[in-house]
Amino acid sequence: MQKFKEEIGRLLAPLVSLDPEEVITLLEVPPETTYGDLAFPCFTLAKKRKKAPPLIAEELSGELSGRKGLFWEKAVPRGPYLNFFITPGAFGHEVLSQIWENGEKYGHTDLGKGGNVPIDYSSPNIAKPFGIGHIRSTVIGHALYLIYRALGYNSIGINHLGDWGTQFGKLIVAFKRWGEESKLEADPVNYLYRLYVQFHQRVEEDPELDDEARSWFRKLENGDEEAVGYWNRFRQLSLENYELIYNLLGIEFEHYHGESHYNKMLDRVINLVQDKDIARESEGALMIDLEPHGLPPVMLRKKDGATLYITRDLAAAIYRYETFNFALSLYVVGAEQTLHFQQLFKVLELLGFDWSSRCIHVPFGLIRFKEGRMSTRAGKIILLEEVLQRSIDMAREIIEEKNPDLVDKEGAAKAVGLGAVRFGDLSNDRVKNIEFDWEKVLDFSGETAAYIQYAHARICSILRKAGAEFAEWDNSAASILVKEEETALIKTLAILPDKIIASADSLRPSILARYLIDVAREFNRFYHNCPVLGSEGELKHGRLLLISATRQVIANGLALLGIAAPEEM
RNA sequence: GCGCCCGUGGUGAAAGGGAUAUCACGCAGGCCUCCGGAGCCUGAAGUCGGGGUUCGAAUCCCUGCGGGCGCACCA
Repeated sequence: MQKFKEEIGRLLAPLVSLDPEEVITLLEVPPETTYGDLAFPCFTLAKKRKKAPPLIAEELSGELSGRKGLFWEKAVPRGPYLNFFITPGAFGHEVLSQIWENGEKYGHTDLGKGGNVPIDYSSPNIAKPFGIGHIRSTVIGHALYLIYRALGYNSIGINHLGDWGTQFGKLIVAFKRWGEESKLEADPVNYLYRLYVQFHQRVEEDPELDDEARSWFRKLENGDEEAVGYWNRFRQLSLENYELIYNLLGIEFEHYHGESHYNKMLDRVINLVQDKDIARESEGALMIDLEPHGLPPVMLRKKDGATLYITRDLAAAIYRYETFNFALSLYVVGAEQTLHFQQLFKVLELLGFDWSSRCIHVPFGLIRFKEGRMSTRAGKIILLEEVLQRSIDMAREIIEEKNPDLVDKEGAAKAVGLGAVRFGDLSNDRVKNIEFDWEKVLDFSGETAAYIQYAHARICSILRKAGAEFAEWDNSAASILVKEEETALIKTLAILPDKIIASADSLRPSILARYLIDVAREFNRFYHNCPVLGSEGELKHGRLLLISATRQVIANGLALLGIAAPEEM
């Protein structure tokens, strides 16, 4: 597609007195393929030439009449646009050979030039179960991690564990009062969770529990041996539980730097703030007034001397800059924390760090129940493990029914089940809230990962039947695909690189996810209208090359979303 | 009270100032002696109300309504 654009850029530039690059950025894809394949809009020329855009389009096509290029065969004006039509054979050859040569790397580029991109994602709160609410950060963050990798950046996954804070005071109080050693041993995370919920129930009648919890947290910050002992134990038990989920999802982090990791740096942050003279004491607490910047004040230190979330986040941001000298620093965290990040980045700016503009909060909406929001404290929560397990079970059932002879049923069930959960979350990026609905999670038809995976499996099946005889490149076979369904599919395959870049630029994996739906849809159209194994000679070979390229694009795209592409399902 | 986000067919979503608003679920019909029917084809149905900016608005601005989130000792 890029070569096609470049050709038109060179062609049009002298006619419209613009640089070829300028022409290329103006080019659009028409809404209907029948209009053409690339459109040059004439609006911007209207003022310069003092003519109506449709007239300009008309004139340009007149100047081009009778000419054609390597990749385009005609230019037709339609309203204010000049539409170019590609030459199917030459274009097909170009696209298929690109995919053939680049294989797994098709779509990847080196735009990032190795720049570091720390990505703060997943980041569950220790001692709380891994709820469905965390899946969005985990899945979106991991996809961005993979996508930035594909663009030549050095993504660095950071699991910013919530392993510090008042909740540990609460847990210690709860465990000391009502805890039982044997139950903790048996099922640590769920038991800690029950204690946490219990604490919040009891605190209704006994508000003093809160004070007690705060005091235990202060002890923890002061290195009290008993408090640290509990903390270590709870943290370790929780981590072991998370590992199971990350293994299942195939996610690895470069760093497990939780909030506690920055404890040593908090004094330095406080000093920095005081040196810059942007903080003041208020009612015994240390505050920064952000009123002049239209934001509420932030508190760095409570009157009892304990620090807060934002203090540790400041330390973390500085640490990440000093360690990675990042090109970009991403925080994949829920939209409800938008204000927090505005404050965080503003304080960094006030501290004189010009890199604060390279820190970006990537927000996403809440997952809610029909009845209202989820709440860890109230015990209203769905466990991610349960969602994943049920999805895999459902996939297994369907496979049992549709493909009982499949050898690796378990592998396919995992691919499909996990893919469904991930894709459900990725395909509708939106900052909107999501209503949790079992039926939707467990639905494998329509715009789902299974739809894409199914297309992939079908292609693999055809390629297996075709055998080795067609597994070779052939220039003329790659150039003879001119049917409408073939050309449409080729054009779709051509834009994978653009979609990966757009996903990264806009921080929206959904762009890539939706694109893969398009690829699968175009493939299905082709499949139902163009027999592959039923064709003869060069046409058969050409179609095999086409489906092989399609398979590659689907596999590459799904890989960047963290979704498996099984050969059979 | 103040601030931020979101309102698109019955339902869930796409469209990042451009052409006739795209897709899925569901609904009504059709397609397997044929490469895997988790599929394909056809159909009905939609931009919350009111102002503006623009040659052009689902998109930008104002306003009303509806929903969500946040706002000093949680994270």
